[in-house]
Amino acid sequence: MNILIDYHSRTPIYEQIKKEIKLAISRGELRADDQLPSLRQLSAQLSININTLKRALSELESEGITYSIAGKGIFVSNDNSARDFCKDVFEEISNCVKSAKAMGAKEEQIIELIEKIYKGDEKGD
Amino acid sequence: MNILIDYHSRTPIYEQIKKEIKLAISRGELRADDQLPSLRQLSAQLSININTLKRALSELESEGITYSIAGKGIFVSNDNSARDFCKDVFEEISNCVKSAKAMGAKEEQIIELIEKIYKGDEKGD
DNA sequence: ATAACTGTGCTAATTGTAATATCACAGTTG
DNA sequence: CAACTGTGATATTACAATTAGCACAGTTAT
Repeated sequence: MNILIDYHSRTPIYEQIKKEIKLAISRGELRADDQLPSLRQLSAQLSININTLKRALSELESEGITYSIAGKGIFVSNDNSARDFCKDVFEEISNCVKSAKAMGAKEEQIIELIEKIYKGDEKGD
Repeated sequence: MNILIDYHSRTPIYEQIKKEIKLAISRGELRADDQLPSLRQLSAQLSININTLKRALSELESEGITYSIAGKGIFVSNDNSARDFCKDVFEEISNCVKSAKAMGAKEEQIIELIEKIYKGDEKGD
């Protein structure tokens, strides 16, 4: 579990955690039924309060991405292969591109930007 | 001035206002030295406190997008033709696309999304 | 000069939410 | 039983967004 948190970011920590875990699953670092580090363990490791972690994991659970068993731990759901993690991101991209269009951005500019990201070894955050 | 505010949005009202004004300038609805409606007028029209509006306009001013004259009003700067309004949006798109890439999205999917937005008559927000 | 506008500056109160700090409880495992 | 797990509730702190209200100064027309 390699979770990077920007403590000075505008986006809440629990949102960052949710995203990082989704990314880990997408990358295959976390697979079905894999057990996550315990909340207290993560809390110590990341210096984040257990309540904040709990919130993130609870929301992931209500999204069906993880499941938890009291006394045992938190695990990755096994129906994530069919899951579309990109849905939200695509929605966000869509909104941004619409704004860019309204601001006069040319389609080629945006395409070029995307090609650069996919061709280049640009670090993903 | 056709400003749409989502009062239940997570993004602050003053941010939405800034964006709407930038859009209006981009679209050519607001041109150099055009006078904006007065703060009190906007406040009444949008049911938004004058302080919130003031914050938005002050930030736009420090970005050089507008200028204000005490007693007269707030006006659109005249160096906006050379301005790159898309900069922030491009930054945002870049981050989103990087996330999408990390989540396994294919380049073609994103390109296709963009083409659809530019070809279609999709409404921009 | 006065009235009616304009933007500006300030303080205060309210609200919502993120984050932390504790504590207690219940299930699991050795 | 001991040591771990997640869960739940409460209280508190901190910060940011928003609103309210007031006072002040510049502009403009009458």
